[in-house]
Amino acid sequence: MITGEYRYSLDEKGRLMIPSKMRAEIAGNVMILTRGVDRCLWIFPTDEWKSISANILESTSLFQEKARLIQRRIIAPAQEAEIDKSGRMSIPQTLREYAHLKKECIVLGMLRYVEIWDEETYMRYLESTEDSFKEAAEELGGKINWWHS
Amino acid sequence: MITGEYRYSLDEKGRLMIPSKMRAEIAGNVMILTRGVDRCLWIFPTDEWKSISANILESTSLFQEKARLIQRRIIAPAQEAEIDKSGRMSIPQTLREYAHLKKECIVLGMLRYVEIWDEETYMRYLESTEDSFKEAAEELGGKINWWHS
DNA sequence: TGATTGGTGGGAAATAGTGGGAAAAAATAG
DNA sequence: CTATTTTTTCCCACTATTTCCCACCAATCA
Repeated sequence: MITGEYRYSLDEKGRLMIPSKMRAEIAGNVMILTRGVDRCLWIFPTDEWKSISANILESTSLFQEKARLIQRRIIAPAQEAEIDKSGRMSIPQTLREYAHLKKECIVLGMLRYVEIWDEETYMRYLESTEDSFKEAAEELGGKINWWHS
Repeated sequence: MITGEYRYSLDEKGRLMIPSKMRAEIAGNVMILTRGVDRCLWIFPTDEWKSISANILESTSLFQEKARLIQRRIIAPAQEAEIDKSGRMSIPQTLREYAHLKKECIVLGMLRYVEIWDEETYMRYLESTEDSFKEAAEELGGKINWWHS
């Protein structure tokens, strides 16, 4: 289970640190990097990626508009990325541009995968979703049993 | 049952004391630290956390807006934090920043989990919610039987 | 008052993270 | 096709941060 929120800066060579606590959770040093849903990048451990991409393929058809949307945005841009000996990953330019990565980045552990955000973009995201978050939390609070009885 | 309101100061290394009475209630010396909903941090015993995060993960999906809101704010920032031999926990920087922790902090026992507040922030919170607290109390008063007969 | 528990500070070792040089690979020009 | 430049990769050295540990103070209790 990968979690944690970290801030690192992209160096001049386009490399980004992956926090050691996350590295420790990942088998091997190769991961799959792709576009995420909200102007962020997603990084999956390879086995996680296999099951997710298979899942997406199964549940959608080539002849559906929506399926192609997802495939083109999530599946197609995916590429392998290696973590170097000092724990950094280099982020390909097209993906860097997509997520507007400049210097300061946020690395977010989402349990089964990792998200990379441009810091400013992330802050704006948090602000602009404050209200809907509170609603969602309130709603969720009613649905799940927070305290396993 | 963890309760109590304590004031401790963060030292220069970012460590915060966990009151011994709370420590006594906790199995092991590892806990989960994450963002809370109102500019405070939440600390859960690991088993509490497992059930909460599993619950959230189950009832939500990667491709749902609301799920991502909750995951990014509550699940993602979570990190394991160990209590050292003298009963302190070091608070990761991003979480310290989120809760505006400077020096003086308030540690609140909330029965099944613990909250950490910046003292000033907490005082302001109490003042600014005075009215809605009274309303809530009134409302609750109608619902429950305080003195179980 | 001496012993035990709760809390504070800080040194030193270990680990994590940063920058950048140099080799290798890839791209571009002649 | 070769020479030159640019980009990428690999690796090492340095710095910062975290962790571990111990010594000390303060309060409580016998």
